[in-house]
Amino acid sequence: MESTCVDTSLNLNVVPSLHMADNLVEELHRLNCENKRLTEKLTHLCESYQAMQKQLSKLMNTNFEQDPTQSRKRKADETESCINMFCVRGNINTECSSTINDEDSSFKRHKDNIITSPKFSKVLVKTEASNTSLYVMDGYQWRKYGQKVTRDNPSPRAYFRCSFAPRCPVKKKVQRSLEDPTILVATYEGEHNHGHERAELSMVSNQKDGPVGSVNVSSSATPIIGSTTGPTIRLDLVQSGLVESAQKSSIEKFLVQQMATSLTRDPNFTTALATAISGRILDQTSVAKW
DNA sequence: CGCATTTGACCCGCGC
DNA sequence: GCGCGGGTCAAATGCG
Repeated sequence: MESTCVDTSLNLNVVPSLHMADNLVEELHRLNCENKRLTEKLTHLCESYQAMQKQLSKLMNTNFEQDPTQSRKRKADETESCINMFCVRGNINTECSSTINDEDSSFKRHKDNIITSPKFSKVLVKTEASNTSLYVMDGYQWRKYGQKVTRDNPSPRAYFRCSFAPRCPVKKKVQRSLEDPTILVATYEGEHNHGHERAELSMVSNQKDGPVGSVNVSSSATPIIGSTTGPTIRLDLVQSGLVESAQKSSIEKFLVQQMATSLTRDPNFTTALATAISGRILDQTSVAKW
């Protein structure tokens, strides 16, 4: 996602007239109100999300305190998972994430790696019950280099390296959740030093089941709303500070997607869009008459 | 034929 | 020191 922009500038190359100017001012005022309302909605969404994340962390911490039988190592793992949580549903994902510097992680044997690539994150992926593969579509290309059945989970754990290795040091472990086998738990270790090399391809090929055909639906949900006949509406999310970098965090992606969804579902927005388009058509008709 | 995946063997750290 | 378990390696296999 290089430029997640929706053009808010109204391309109204219209010859001015008195009553039209009034209409335009009115329209502009209305759009401003609409914009303000949407901004408030988005802010509210962000706040709710943060509150929920805090609550989740609290809950998880409480659970750890209540269960002292868990080993330290296990605790470290669980803490990591509670802090770094994605929730991806199918391929139209709802995700929320963060990355941390986890000095006390369970990967003690890789202390050197932790120093050089200290980013860890955990992703939960909801899959179909019939889907038994351990492949997680995350926009990157992975090469599987091992599989192992672990003691605490009967389902095998798959080990993946970024296909750009050794240039890219990122590794990923994927295992089905013990509680819900339809959920894949992917643990990422390190940070990619390159972009989503398959993202563009996946936009074209869409969803191809397998390790190569990666799909990044978040990036494909670029909220560009436009019309060939009407005005283009571009919300510059980068400028407004909502989206800084896709690689930094997926929160932004989530928010953008949520915003796009709420925009398309919002009848007021649809009405505004329809009004703007019809207004533009009328404008062009009046210009043609002139 | 080249590349990706599979899978058993091996390595290494940790706990007892 | 030994056993266990997680992580990695590498030969075998499959596929396009």
